[in-house]
Amino acid sequence: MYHLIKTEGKARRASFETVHGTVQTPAFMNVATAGAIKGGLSAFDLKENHCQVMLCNTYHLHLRPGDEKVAKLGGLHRFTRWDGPILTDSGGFQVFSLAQLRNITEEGVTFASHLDGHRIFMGPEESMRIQANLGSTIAMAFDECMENPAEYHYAKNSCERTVRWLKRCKDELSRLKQEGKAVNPHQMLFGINQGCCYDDLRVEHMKQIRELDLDGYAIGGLAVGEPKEEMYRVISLVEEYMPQDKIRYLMGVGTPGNILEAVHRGVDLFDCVMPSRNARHGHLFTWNGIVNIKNAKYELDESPLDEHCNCECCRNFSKAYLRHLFKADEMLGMRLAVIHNLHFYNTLMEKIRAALDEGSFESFYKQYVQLLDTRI
RNA sequence: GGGAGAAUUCCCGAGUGGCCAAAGGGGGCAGACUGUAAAUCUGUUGCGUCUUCGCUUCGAUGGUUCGAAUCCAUCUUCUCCCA
Repeated sequence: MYHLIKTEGKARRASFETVHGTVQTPAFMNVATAGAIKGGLSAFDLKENHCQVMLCNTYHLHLRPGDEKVAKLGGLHRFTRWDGPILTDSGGFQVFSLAQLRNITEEGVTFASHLDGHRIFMGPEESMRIQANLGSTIAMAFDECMENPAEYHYAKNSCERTVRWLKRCKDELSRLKQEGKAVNPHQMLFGINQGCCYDDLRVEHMKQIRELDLDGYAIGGLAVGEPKEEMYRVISLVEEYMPQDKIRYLMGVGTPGNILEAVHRGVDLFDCVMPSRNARHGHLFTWNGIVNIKNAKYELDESPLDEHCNCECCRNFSKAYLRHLFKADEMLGMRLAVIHNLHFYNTLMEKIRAALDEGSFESFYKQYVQLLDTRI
C-alpha cells in the first residue's frame, strides 16, 4: 500500500507498506543478484548500511541453486536471512543483456544459459512460478527490454506483446496464490512500461498497463545507451500517465545524478548495479566527487575516503590502506568499497527524503544536481 | 681445472643484418562500467617541443658493414655438464 506523504513539485515523499516492512521513498534498492551483494556482503551488512530493499534475480536463482530448492528452504528471506522487502527482477532483462542466442515468440523467450550454454525457455508463467517459489515481496512482470535504438514497428509489436505478457503474469500469479503455491501469499506484482524512445508507444503502453491495476509501475528500457537528456524526457513524459497512488520504479538507474533528476520528475524507487560494480573496480562515490582509489596519488593519503561518511570503511580506514588492499588484490578492499558505495547511495536517498520532509527539496536539488552530475 | 650455453626496454620473454623503440605476458599509469555471467573491458607504458621527425637503448668495450639487439674479438656476470 502506497501512502503519499508530501510532494514538492513532481517529487514525492511517500511510504510503501509490504508484508516485510514499510519502505520510505524515494528509495534505492541494493542489488543482490544471486542472493548476495557481490563483494562479500550479507543481509546483515545491508541492514547496517541503511538498505531498505534487497533486489534479487529470478533468472540467476532459477539456474542456481534452483527456485524449487529455494522454496523448499523456505524462500529467499529465510535463505538469505534478509527480513526486509525483496524485489525479484523477472528475468526479462537477462534475455536482453545476455544477448546471444535468443529467440522471442508469443509464448516466451528461448535463450542460452550463461553458465553452461543449455537452452532455457522462460515466459510470463515460468517467471511468475519462479518468483512465487522465491517468495519475494515484489515480483516484476516478465517483459522484453528492447535494444536501443529499436526499429519502430518492432518496438510497437514488442510493446503490444509485453501487455499480453503482463496480463498472463497477473493471471498466473493470482492462480499460484489461490492454489497456495506462492511462498509469499501476499506477493505483489509490478508492471513495466516499455516503448524505447518513441513517445506515442511509451504513452500508449503506459495507458494500457495502468488499466491492469497493479501494485506498482516501473519504467524499463532506459539507460540502455540513449543520451541522458533523452532518458529524462521519457521519464517526464511517462510520469504524466502513471497513477498518482502507486509506487513508481525506474529500473536499472543509475548514477547519483540520474537518481536525483528522476526523483525531481516524480520517481520513487530505483535500483542499479553501478554502486557495487564500480566499487569492485575501485570507482567510489563521495560527497567530494569520484575517487578512483587505485590512483597513485592516494598512496600516502591517510585521510578517510569521505570525511562526511559514516560507513565501516570511512570510519576506520585511510585511503592509503584501501588503495593498498586494491593493489594487493585483497578481498577486504572490494568489500569495504562496496560497503561504502552502497552506504553513499542509501545516504543520498536519506538526504533526499529529509529534504522532502523539510520542504527543501528544490534547493537540495539545485545544490546537488550539478555536483552529482558533473563530479559524481 | 675442462667443456657448453646465456646476458633484450620495470619483470618474464620473443627477436639472429635493414620492415626494431623492439612481439606477447606480467607489473605500472589512466579511463570505462546504469533491471550484474564476468575480480571485466579500453587506452597507455625509453626520452624529446611525443611529429609519416630527432635522440638514446638490447651486459661492457672495440671492430666488420651503407646499415648491428642480431656478425667478429676481448672482457664481465650467470647457468648447465665433465672432472
